[in-house]
Amino acid sequence: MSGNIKRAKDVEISPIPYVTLTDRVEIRLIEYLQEKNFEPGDLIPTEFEFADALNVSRNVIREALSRLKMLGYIKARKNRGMVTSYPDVMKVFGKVLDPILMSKETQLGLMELRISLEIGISDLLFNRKTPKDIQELEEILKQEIVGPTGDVSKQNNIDFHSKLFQIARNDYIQKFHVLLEQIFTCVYKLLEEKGEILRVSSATHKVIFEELKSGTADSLRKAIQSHLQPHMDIINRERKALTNKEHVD
Amino acid sequence: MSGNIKRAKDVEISPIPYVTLTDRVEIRLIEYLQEKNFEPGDLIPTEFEFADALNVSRNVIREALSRLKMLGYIKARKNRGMVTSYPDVMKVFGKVLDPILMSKETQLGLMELRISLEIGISDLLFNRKTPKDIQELEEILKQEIVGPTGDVSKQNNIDFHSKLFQIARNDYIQKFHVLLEQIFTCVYKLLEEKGEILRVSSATHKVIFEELKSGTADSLRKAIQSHLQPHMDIINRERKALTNKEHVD
DNA sequence: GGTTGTTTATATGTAGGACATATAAATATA
DNA sequence: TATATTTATATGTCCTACATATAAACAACC
Repeated sequence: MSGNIKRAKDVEISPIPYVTLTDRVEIRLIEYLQEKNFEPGDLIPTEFEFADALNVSRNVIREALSRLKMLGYIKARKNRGMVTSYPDVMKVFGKVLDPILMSKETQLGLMELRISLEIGISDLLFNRKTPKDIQELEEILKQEIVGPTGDVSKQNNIDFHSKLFQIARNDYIQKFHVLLEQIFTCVYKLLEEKGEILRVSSATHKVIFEELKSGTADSLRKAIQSHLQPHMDIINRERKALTNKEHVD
Repeated sequence: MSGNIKRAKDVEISPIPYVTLTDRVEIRLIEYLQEKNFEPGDLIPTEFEFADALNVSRNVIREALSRLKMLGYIKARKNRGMVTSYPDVMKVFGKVLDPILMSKETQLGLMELRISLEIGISDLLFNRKTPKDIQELEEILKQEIVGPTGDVSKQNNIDFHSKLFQIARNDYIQKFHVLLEQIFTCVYKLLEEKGEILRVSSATHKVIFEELKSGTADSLRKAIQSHLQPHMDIINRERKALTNKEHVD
């Protein structure tokens, strides 16, 4: 045998990524949009003009434009030309934040992000709450069916936390939460199937509600943080399990 | 004149969006990937097979697949077929989080998100910091050139906060910060050109550093929150200005 | 036996042609 | 002034063709 002789097979060198013409045209088109300082609604050249200017086939142009359409940078109006547009950032986030089609590692990383975000918005919540918010949150609380260990249903949970995020009065934060919430639902479904039982924090929804209503921004934050701690524990455990698994491989 | 008679022109009804075949095929392909429970690296049918199965032209299939390639759900290996893949979520985020190509409203909303996130990770920072982190952060602090009002350069700012986010030990939070940071840079560049001067908080980088080093998770959070308050003030002011402008229009 | 060279089928990447059709603009009509 | 007709336009969709990198199968060689 070759023993300790280093064979060609052993060379660890990452392959040169094959960059298609479409990839390059996509980049070039984004640059073009940036350079031209378009306002939303401005007409851009036609497919034929782009194809001509870049000296590529209309197919390639269309594939690149199709990508930009998906990102929302342009909108095509059938038979009338294309116009620039501000993309719907959260819509694109939604396309790629599919819990089923992401790695476990990504799921856990994003769950941690969501928890951090919820802790971080406590100041916003406190500053922007209205009497109507308090009233609506109390209504949601009344709908809750609390089990013997203080647990509530998935729907109760989603309702409560969604309302919390809504009080922050920031569409981006709110929509981001909806997307990240899906990941929780997906991951916890799997854990439940394995017989996992989530520890319930003593900082219940009711405690959070009371702090939001008549506590301080600080006490609210502590309540939220404490409420989410069991989730954080599970994420930390799962992350550790993942890392160990990697080392075994 | 027609006076107060309601004319057809005045009817406010949003047009029915034209959905292309490519749009529908894209949705169908994502469903397909979800249904089939593919592992990353699994071979999927060829373009011809998809075109045949869905009874559409290869062009349409290719445009839809091109979008999925951009999202990272599939990878095409030239002449060898396509395989499934876990998308690089943050790479896609980067494509759509271009500060130049987003509305002012989106910029402000995302800036607020970033601030909330930075406040929210203080627990992570405190729990995950290492002596090496403290040392490196101190090194960054030493590089800072502090002006008479306590202001530091953009680069000093980026270095410090990037290191902070790095201590959270979460790639997704960290990369997200890099993307959102760009928006700050872009917005502040515009404000500066208008002669705007940012109020500097008494909670300087040094204060944050000291709290991280020898304070508590709570005192650290307060320092970060206080440090970011001037930014929050500006965002609130700009948001209000935007809303007023809308009402005028 | 293991390496090297040859052949072949395969699937993506790219080009180019064709046509349907919705729309806007121009024109004509009532 | 409102409606009807015509025309040029640009996107959406389909089709054909071919270059070429790769894998697999096979042959040749030391």
